[in-house]
Amino acid sequence: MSNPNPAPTLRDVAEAAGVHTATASRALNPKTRQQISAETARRVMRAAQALGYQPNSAARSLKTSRSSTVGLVIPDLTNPLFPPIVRGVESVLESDGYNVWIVNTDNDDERERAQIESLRSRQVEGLIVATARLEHPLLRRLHQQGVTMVLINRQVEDLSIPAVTGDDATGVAAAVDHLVRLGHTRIAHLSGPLTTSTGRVRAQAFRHAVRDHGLPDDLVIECARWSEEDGATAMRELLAGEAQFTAIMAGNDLIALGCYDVFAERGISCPDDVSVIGFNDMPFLDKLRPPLTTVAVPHHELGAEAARMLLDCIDQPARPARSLLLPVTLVVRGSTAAPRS
Amino acid sequence: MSNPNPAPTLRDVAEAAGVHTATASRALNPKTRQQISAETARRVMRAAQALGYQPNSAARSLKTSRSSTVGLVIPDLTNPLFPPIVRGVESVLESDGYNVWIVNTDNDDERERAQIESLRSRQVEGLIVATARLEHPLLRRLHQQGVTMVLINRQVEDLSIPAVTGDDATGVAAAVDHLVRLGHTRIAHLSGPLTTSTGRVRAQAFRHAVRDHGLPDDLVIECARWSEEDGATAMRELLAGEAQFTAIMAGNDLIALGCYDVFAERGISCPDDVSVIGFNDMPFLDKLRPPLTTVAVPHHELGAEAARMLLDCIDQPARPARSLLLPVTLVVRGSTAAPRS
DNA sequence: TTGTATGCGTTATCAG
DNA sequence: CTGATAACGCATACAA
Repeated sequence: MSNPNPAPTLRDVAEAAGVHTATASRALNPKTRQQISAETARRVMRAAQALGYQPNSAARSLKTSRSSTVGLVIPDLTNPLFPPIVRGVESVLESDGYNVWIVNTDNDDERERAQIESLRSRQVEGLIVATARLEHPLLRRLHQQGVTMVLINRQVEDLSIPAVTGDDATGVAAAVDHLVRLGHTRIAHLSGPLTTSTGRVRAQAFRHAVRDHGLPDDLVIECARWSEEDGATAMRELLAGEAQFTAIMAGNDLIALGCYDVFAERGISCPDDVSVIGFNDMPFLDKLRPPLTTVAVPHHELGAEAARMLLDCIDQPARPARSLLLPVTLVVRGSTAAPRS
Repeated sequence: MSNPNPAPTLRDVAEAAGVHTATASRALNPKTRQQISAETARRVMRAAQALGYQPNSAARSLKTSRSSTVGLVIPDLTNPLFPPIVRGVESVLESDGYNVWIVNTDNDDERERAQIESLRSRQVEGLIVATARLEHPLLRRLHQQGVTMVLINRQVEDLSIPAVTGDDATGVAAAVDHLVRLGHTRIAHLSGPLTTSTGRVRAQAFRHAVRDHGLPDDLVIECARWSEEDGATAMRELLAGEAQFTAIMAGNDLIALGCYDVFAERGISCPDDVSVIGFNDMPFLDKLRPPLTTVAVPHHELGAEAARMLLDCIDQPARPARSLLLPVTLVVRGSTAAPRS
């Protein structure tokens, strides 16, 4: 901020209270306040109040080599899936005295590197990372360097880094069951990028689920990104192919919305001609035309659990990595129905 | 982060390169690099690279009393209106060497106070604030204390603080014109909270616009918050009243969605029975049933302009406050049609 | 209970 | 061009 009146320092407070800086420091810190007389403490605190004193956290963090800050690395804040995660993380960490620094990588490797570097230079005490890919040299390197870190929503290949995710496999199985029960026998999957754990796990779960029902598992198309646009592209590709199908399991809600776009474009009616299921249950899906059947992931909970796990990791650095899987639930709406024929 | 191998300091780099810390510092800082020989600079930079040196920004900021950080204060990140603003802000500030610290106030005064306090203790060089209310003692006090600050989306009462907002009045006028041209003569307004400038400006613009068309301006109900739930409450209240109406100008898209909820509840058909217009053009409105007619606000631009304005304010602290109004555009979709009768 | 002294890692100001 | 030195604001070990 600017400085017509430069910010008061601890020294100003101490002078105003007629004590030494060390005493003032102790008076202002709840953990050391007991060491000094109640009377002095009161005087110091009053002086601090009067001057509008704000401790300089750079100085504090330099001295204590603690920042009371953790970094939260998000691929794209405009994807409605992430804000609830942010809130969940904040709800736990802030009540524990931490501040959360959110950075947006825009799904760009170089930005991610720069942002994480910036967080590290600010001595964050840990990282919650939502940008993991199965192969992720940067995260692997940081982890080896001993950076305290918890993954959220997505994992790396070998589960060597602690992570909190939704139980995608069960969610996909429930979705496929629902379609099969409606009578569908030709189900396609428009998967997310198979470079991400969510993409791969959901695609594998899809194959297993349809096979378990004795159905063909070859109708899988991979989207390059988790976006409406790429969902539409995949949908067009599916339509261009020979294969018949009456239902689509989309890798996530955005991909499902891409399907909606193509339906509108081609005059396909959902759910009359084709049923669709999304994944995540992002906001406002109940108001779509038709309302989208999807798998609800408890994103706020995911964030809160990741934050708790990070706190544990900070407290016990030697703690072995674990993966926490949170239950998901199928939400049936209007985009699924029995096949026409 | 944890420290199996404590982070290398400038001193480590200097030793590895066989120079003094001061020299190493100059070599690593692009602005002072010219002061030293190319050969030495190269040696230092190589050493830094090899050690994985990250400057400790707490130490730097303590010494320089600059943080290269600005704070961004958001009322609620899960409102889809804000992520694009965040991106716009980041796009400008990050290319200018600043980092952006986003905080969420949850529309809670106490949280806002605590969050801003925390930002200040981190010596942020300026604030971009999206939580303004017309009466806002906290912001007013900060401004008087000389805190560099730009408001976004909303203003305070007397425009004494620089601000970037959408041209709400023109947007509302265009929306009302559209309804009148369709033949509506009884138009209601479900306004946002009149404690916010957006709520009040839109409500005033609504009254002016309908009066300009010779229509009654008394059908205005205020929502307590900018939410779907409060929109629904206001809609029920409107229906419970005596007044006839065939169209609704909602204070924003969320309030309009609340109307949709009540329509579903009461079997009212939109746009056959009632037309609705929202405000903001948040994502996915085109996929609602029916697609929502709304006023598009260029949120990314708003963020970018606010960031530019903040940079100007940081450079020239004496600069008088100005308000920048960005143009908005009516987006006609399926929620508006000619009245039935 | 309070005061004194020191150093966190960096950069700015001097000398050389 | 480079090195020595001091200081940013705070917290803490130690002394009183």
